[in-house]
Amino acid sequence: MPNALGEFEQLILLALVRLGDDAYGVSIQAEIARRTRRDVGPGAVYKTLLRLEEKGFVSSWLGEPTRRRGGRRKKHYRLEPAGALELRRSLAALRGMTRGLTPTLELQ
Amino acid sequence: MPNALGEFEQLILLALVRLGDDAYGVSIQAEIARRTRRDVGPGAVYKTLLRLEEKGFVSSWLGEPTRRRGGRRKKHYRLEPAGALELRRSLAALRGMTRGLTPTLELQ
DNA sequence: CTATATTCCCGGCAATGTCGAGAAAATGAG
DNA sequence: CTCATTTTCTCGACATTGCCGGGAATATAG
Repeated sequence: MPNALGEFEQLILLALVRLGDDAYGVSIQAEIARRTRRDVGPGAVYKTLLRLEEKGFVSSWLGEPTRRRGGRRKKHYRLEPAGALELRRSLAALRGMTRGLTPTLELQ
Repeated sequence: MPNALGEFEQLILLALVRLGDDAYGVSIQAEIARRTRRDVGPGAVYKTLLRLEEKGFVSSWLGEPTRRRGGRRKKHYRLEPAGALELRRSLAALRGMTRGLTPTLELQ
């Protein structure tokens, strides 16, 4: 009975929307940290991406090596239609609960 | 290291804001079910309220018996300042992640 | 080849989410 | 008063999600 998306899962999926083709572990972690002022460990990000992928909400592919100093190849992530649907549902639910509240609370 | 509010916890706290003095187990459950179209069991609601109370985000008091047919006395819940703060933080984070996205995704 | 930088994987525990069975009041009927 | 019925709440148990820390993999520079 997997009913709804968790909060961190929401953030991850939103990061995918924002980052488009540039979405990979590190950039996702940075985007969330920057925009939510919450420090996120890499492990949390990868683990969550893995679970989202198992559910078919997200897909991934390996990028080519870049010219930067070091590093393993990037694993890029993309939001799948099923994931987009879940995300919309989840946000709609929150919107329903915040609609009409004071500006500080309402998700405007 | 309790970092953030879970998703269901958010919904509960928002229900408290909406319902004011009328907030008790059953009305909270109904409000969430109605506004999010997600069916929620009573157990989930009470359990979450209990945990929120332990963290000091919520307080409760027993109501007087009413004139309705049957029923145990209602346990009313109120959002405490600490809870309001957490809720605002949590929603601000989401707002930061959705800002500027398409209307379907943005929490407007 | 070695050093270093960048990225990713994963085990394991903590916190949250959910369900189901059932106990506790409260009132009305007989 | 006693019993049946209604409404509300409690609690145990387990599934899912969240998170950290340690470390492995892979790339380039020197």
